[in-house]
Amino acid sequence: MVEIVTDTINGALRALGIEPPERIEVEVPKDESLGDLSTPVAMSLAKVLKQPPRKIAADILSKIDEARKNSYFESIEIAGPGFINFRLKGEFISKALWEVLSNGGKNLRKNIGRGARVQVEFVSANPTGPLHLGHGRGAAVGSALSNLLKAAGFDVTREFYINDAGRQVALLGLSVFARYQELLGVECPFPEDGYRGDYIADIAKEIISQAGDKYKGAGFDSAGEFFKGFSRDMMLRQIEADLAAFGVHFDIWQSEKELYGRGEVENTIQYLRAKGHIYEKDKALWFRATAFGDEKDRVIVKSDGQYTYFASDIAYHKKKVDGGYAELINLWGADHHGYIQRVKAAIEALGYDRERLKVILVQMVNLLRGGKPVQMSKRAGEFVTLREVMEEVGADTTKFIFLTRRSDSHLDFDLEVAKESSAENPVFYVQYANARINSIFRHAAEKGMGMESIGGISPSVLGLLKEPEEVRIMKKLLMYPMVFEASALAREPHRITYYLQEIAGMFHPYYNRHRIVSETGPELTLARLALVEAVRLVLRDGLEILGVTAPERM
RNA sequence: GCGCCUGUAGCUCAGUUGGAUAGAGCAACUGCCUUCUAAGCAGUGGGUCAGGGGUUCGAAUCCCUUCAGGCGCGCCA
Repeated sequence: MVEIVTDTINGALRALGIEPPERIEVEVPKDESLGDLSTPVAMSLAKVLKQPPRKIAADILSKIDEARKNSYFESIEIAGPGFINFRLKGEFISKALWEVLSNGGKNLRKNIGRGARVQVEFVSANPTGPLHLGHGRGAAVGSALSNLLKAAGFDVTREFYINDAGRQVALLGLSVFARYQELLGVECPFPEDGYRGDYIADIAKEIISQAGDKYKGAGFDSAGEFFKGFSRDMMLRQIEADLAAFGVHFDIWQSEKELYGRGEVENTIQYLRAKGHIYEKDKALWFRATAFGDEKDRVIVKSDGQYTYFASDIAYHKKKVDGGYAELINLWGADHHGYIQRVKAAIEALGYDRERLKVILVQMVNLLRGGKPVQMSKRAGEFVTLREVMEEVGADTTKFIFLTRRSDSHLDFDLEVAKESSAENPVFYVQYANARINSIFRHAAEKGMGMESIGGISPSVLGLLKEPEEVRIMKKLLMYPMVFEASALAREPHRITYYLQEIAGMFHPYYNRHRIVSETGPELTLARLALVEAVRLVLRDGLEILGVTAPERM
């Protein structure tokens, strides 16, 4: 759809002897009385050509190919400061919609990735406790983004990085160990900053049921590895199950511990050392991050010989870039923003373009109940988990709320609003449109008009759709590929969410005002069935990308 | 103190990468179910785009600055 305008403009510019700019901006005018599509290209060129925008627009207009114009456009006009506005021809719209229907919506998605490999790393929660709502936001956005890029022709790998090598997992093991001894009646001091949630005792009970009192009274020195490993595995299984319940899946679960085990951390350090990016100071090993734009140099091996978290993170990112991905996307909690520069510095030091890594910050979620903040304390083990929220308000609603915001905007998540207003919730509005269309088809089938009859429809039948609502919906549907493409290019799935609300917002009034299945006009019925089928195709396509279900009935 | 994010209608948020007269949902008020699903529809009101400067044909969008909120600035993870 957009190409028709850009091609037209490009052709006219060449006829004028002007080299077309790399990108011709095409937009939908705010006021539909101005036209269906518009380009400000004449104004953009005004600077370069040193001519008034309206004159350039007039020149372009005069060079537009007549045949081309006649087959696509009702009118092309210059308006305002120099916009060129296009109004699409009715027959062209019908034909374009017919094409969408004739291949079942396959051409709604544009292949912009062309198989390029992209890795999306998200959630990556420490396996030391259940997922909370903040993780849920990362999961919803990361998953939708992965779906979107895959739909746009990228070869996407979804990865979850497991921080299972450091102090946190050790602390998890120690916390479980203490609870285990306690449950068996052995006095054991609970670690100062240990994890206090009930899930710790659950893990301890599981160990008792599997291994009995085998470790009763044992020292952590000897039993520690078992407790750490068991706790980590059990925690990870729960995280995976929670994510699965949320409809989120990963291709790769990358263990940090494994990176150490395979010597990848040590190898990476040697590699950087050989390149001269490592030096020793105060008995510690430092990475010369300042050479690559970071604020200060960073320690990777502490003076006591312990690796820092950053050391394994460099190794992890080396593994990623060596893996041949054209783009690495990391979704991080916004509290990690200070980390971006040093990781990018590391990538550059490893000999890669730092721009290969794109970090998407996901802002904190403020959990409210009835307008009041829900107190959460990880120390005391009091927090609302993702699973609890899913059970209370539903996975679809939870996801949709996350996906109607830009990921970098702060977000208030009010449990009461999400739950109590469920009837007024935007997600239902969109799903309901789909359910209603299904209902229409059930009704049509009873009247002997099934999906089959749409299959053999001819473009001219769609020409019967003359109501203003119908024309608006057709045009909106044809804009879907443009929204899809922009959304994928910007790596912003929330644009799809808004589009779906808009299309649903056009369908419901139409449904209310016009009867789809009518006794009087079989031809018109067929045309209208085809129209709502196209709406359904687009709704389902969008919902599938968002990872939100499209129920048959509601 | 320095850095990052945010500030748009009473509330929650969009705003097509700088375009035309700034939008949606919720909340409020008034109507509409013997009809393909009322989780819907029709109608009504609501703005100093936090404030101030600048860049240009044109700014909610880019730059500077002030204010407000959040987050980060360890040989922690």
